[in-house]
Order: sequence, then C-alpha cells, then structure tokens
Amino acid sequence: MIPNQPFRPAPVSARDKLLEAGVYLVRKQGFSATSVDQLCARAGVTKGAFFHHFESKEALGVALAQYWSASTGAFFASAPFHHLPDPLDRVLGYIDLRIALLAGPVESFSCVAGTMVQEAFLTSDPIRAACQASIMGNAAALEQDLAAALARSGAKGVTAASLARHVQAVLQGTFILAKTEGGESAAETAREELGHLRRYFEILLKPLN
Amino acid sequence: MIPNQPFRPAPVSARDKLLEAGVYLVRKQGFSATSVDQLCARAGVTKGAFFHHFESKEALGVALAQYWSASTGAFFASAPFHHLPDPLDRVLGYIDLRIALLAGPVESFSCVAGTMVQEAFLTSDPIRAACQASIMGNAAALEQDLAAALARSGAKGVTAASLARHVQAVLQGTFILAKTEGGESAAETAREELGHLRRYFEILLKPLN
DNA sequence: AACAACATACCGACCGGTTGGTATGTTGAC
DNA sequence: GTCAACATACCAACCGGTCGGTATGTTGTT
Repeated sequence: MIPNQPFRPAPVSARDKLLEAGVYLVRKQGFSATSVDQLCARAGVTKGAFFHHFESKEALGVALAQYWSASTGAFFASAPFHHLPDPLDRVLGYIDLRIALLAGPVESFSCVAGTMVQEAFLTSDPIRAACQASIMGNAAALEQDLAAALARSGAKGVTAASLARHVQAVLQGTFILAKTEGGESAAETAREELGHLRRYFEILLKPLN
Repeated sequence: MIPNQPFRPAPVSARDKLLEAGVYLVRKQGFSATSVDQLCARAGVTKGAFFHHFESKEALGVALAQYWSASTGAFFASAPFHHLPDPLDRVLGYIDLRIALLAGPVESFSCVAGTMVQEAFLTSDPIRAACQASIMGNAAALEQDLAAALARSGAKGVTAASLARHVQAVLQGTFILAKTEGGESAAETAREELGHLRRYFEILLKPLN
C-alpha cells in the first residue's frame, strides 16, 4: 500500500529515520528477519538511539504500523477522487488509484502492516492489533462511499463493511501473488488482478435506474 | 489452505516429521522466526537428523513448499465437486469447499506457501519459486473448469488464467485479514469474505441462456 | 543574570543466549 | 563391511537488550 518517498517527508529525527528504515527493511525482508542492528545501520543511528526511542523491537513494530497507517491514511484522504459527485465513482476512483500505485518492484508498493501481521499475529498481540487498526482504518475510510453506492444499487445481502473488507483482502492477496511472481513484471499482473475487484464493484453496485 | 492432520498421514520418517513440524511452526510464527532447533524439538529429532535430510534451513523451506503443494493438491483433486456436470458448479463447489475449510484458529487454515513467500520473496529465490509453484499449481487446477464456464457465459475481457489467479489472491488476502482479527471469530469473518468471491463468479459466469 | 537541577537525545562497548551450521561418532539393516 | 539414518558435541557469528557515560537543552529559583 502506497509508494515510497515522495509522499512522506524526509525523516529528520532519529525516531523518524528508524521508522523509515523499518518501512524499507520490513517490506524487503519481513519483521523477524530484520535485526535492530540493520535498522540502526540503515537509519544511520546507533543502538543507543534505538532503545532510547523504542523500549523493544516489538515496540518499534507497533510504532511502525501506526506510522504506516498515518502516512497512507493522509495520502488517501488527500486524493482527488473524493470530490467526485457519485459515490460509486468515488469507490472506483479509489480502486483506480490503487491500480495506478502498482508500479516498480514489489517492495515499493506492498503493505507494511500486511507483511508484519503475517509473522506476528500469534507471537505479538500489540503488533497484531496495530496492524489490524492500520488495515481496518483504510477500510473504514471507504465505508461511507460504499454505503451510499449500495443504497443506490439493487444489491442485496451485502453490507458496506463487508465490501470494505473485501477491498482490503483483495489488495493484500494481490501483494502476495506479486511476491510469488517477483521482479518488475509483478506490478502489471497485480494491476490486472485488481481489475477483477473493479469489475465486481461495477456490476454489483450499478445504480438501479 | 487446507486443514491440519486428518488429511495428511501421520509422519513416520524424520524427514516427514520435520516437514510436518514446519507446517505447524511456519503457520504460527513464519519462516524466519522458526529456528532449526524449534523444528527439531517439535519433530522429536536431533539437529544431526535435520542436516542429514536438508542441507540448509533454506532447503527445508523449499521442501516444505513442495510438501505443502503435494498435500493440498492431492486433497483438492480428490474432492467430490469434480463430479458435478456443470463447470460453473465445479468452480462454485471449489469455493464452497474453501469456505467450509475455514474453521478453528487461523493457523489451522492459513497457507504455508503464502506465509513463506511473504518473508522470502527477495532473500531466497528458491523459496520464492517453490511457493509460486505451490500457489499457481492450485490455480492451474481450476483453470479448465473456469475456461469452460467462461465459454458458456457472456463475460468479456477476462481470461480463465486471470480468474484462477483471482481466486488465489482473494484466498491469500482473506488469510491476512483473518490474522489481523485473530481468535476463533476470524474464521467466520473469513467465510463471509469468501462469499464475495462466490458472488462475483456467480454473476460474471452466469450462463447466457 | 547566574546557576543548580533536571530532561532529552544520543553514543558504543558489552552481555548472555540463540542462531545456522559442522565434525565426529553410533547403530542397525542388508 | 558398507552405507543410510540418525545422535552428540561443539563453534563462530549474530541476536535483542543493557549500561555507564556525554552533550545539549530547559526550567525554576534567587
């Protein structure tokens, strides 16, 4: 979810540099395989600085999920599709933006929270909860538009909340399939994949009249 | 993907015991966080046995993906939905089976290959490739039925291969969302989530006449 | 304006334990 | 006697985390 640098300010404090290093390294290697020393080296700070700002590696994981959530949340909140008059257009606008973001190597568009929760859901409840908040926060931002689009459509037996979850599930699954493929071609396959999500919503939420 | 014991024979050789321990531990903790010592302890064998059968931890990862692929492949190949006359019913039968398998704690229905590739896609190409083979093998098994159902429908602009990929993406994404939720309730939410996949296929692949 | 008291940010050597991996047996089937 | 299938003992590198210390504010008192 969400590309790299241009959307986040250059980190200045040691804390921000460590979180930015966390985004980079967790995307590439996952959380467990990323050591505190690696984070410090990448951030250009010492171990003393690390444990001054975070009481443990786990605490950095939690902060990283929150940092990620705040960055992506702000980015999507400021996207122009919100100004479209039709709620369905706004939903499709979100999906189109997600499709447009799928470019470059996998580690530049994958989701930090989705990667972390995979490894930590049983071993660290704080990290699990922080990742849940991150992903479900993204879903919640879509829910109002989905509810409005749903009301105008003839669809039965589906809730806006469930549809919002579905968007996130397809995104996360797309990232995993992109990881199995690897390389630059993964982005194109991933874009095609999200086309199915778009099509489902087009058909399901088509206005009645 | 695929539940625990009842579908796999009880392991006898040290190699199989280690692979079975791998399924268990990787699902719970991921690949990096699982140590060789833990695998040996769980399997009830010594380190000597481990490195007798696998030349490295990475080699076990590759073998684990293959073992997983073989187990799940055999299970789905023997499922009764294959005998349904209508190809769309076979596709929906597969999805219904996947829905039925979503029960118990997350680590009892999540996918070993999907978990491993997340951590290893950049750091170990052999593991990445083995996980790709596992997941795409599952997709390939669906492709014929999807092609047949597609031919009877009026759907345009979609390929059977792309739809098969979509099934796997939604499954993998569903597992990740279940991990964020945690606990026993995750299975129910996951079943509801797969309902969207079913609905998409019902609508999209509805026969013309 | 001067100064003590305290807070914040950071450094890097060091610790005990764990890591993946190796070298060298032992044992039992053919 | 040979060889696969293990077991035991061990190693160097690395792990997350601690600790004593320093430099640079900030703040309240007089």
